[in-house]
Amino acid sequence: MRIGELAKKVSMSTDALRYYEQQGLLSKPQRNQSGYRQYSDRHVAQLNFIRRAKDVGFSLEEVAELLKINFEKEQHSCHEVKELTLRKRDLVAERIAELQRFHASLSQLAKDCCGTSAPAEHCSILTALEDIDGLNH
Amino acid sequence: MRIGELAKKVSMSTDALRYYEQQGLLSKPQRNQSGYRQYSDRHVAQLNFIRRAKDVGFSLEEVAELLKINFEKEQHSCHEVKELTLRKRDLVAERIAELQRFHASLSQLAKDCCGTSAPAEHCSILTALEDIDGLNH
DNA sequence: CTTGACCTTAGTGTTCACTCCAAGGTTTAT
DNA sequence: ATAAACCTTGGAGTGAACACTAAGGTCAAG
Repeated sequence: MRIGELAKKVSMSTDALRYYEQQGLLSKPQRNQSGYRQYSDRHVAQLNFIRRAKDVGFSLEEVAELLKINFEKEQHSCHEVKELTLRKRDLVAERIAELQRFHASLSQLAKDCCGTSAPAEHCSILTALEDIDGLNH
Repeated sequence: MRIGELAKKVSMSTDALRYYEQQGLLSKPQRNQSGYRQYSDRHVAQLNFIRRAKDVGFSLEEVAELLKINFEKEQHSCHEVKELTLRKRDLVAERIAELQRFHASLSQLAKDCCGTSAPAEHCSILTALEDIDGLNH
């Protein structure tokens, strides 16, 4: 199948597929005599792997690492794959914690603000951002 | 005071200060006869506002909006400021929810994996990423 | 035989928040 | 007098994940 059909089948853009190939994520397909890429079901499977890995939060670089391991399974251990997964999970957890701090601060700011149509002259949010001790730090 | 001293005082890089000026976040300071920027305490206050707004999760573009409102307080309402804050809070909440889905998926993958030094031939993580029904969707 | 859908490469643009660099001019200390 | 430390501008680079464009080649249908 050609790139357009594959793109439709996996719901990705042709640009994305060529990009994945260029980044070493999607193996290079054969070409027909006029240079068009010819894909097989193997590529569909690869792209599904990529999508699933992305869906659980791995970056393309990390997906590439996973694909490499998957390709040479016998040379890698379960431990290695699990470590990668746990490391990623911890990074995600850190980012969540940071965003939760943002969320709490924003909630507090909003809670203290009257939110009326009165001019913002003494708006508690602006005051908090201006003052040294407006926030909890 | 010159840019280096200001940078030290607010713990930011001189590059960042020039960048903020260029982005319209930090008001343009006076220049001495040789073109050096001359800052005052007003700029220190402005930078503290910027840092606090960043610390609660606002992007530089949003900080610029807040600074503008703060500069022309009488022309804006508390409502407007609160709306901005709430909208940002909701965006942060959405991102948190997404990351929590990542976290849950990664935890599940790791939990199902033996994690031993055995070859990854039948690693449950790789299998889950390969198989159509490996994940919950 | 021509239209339109498809394909090719190479290259640029997008967002964010800076950082780094080059190539000069200025100030301060010794 | 000179070296070190500071300042200036403009522009390029970072990473993620593509999107978009230009300028052309190819293929199937009417």
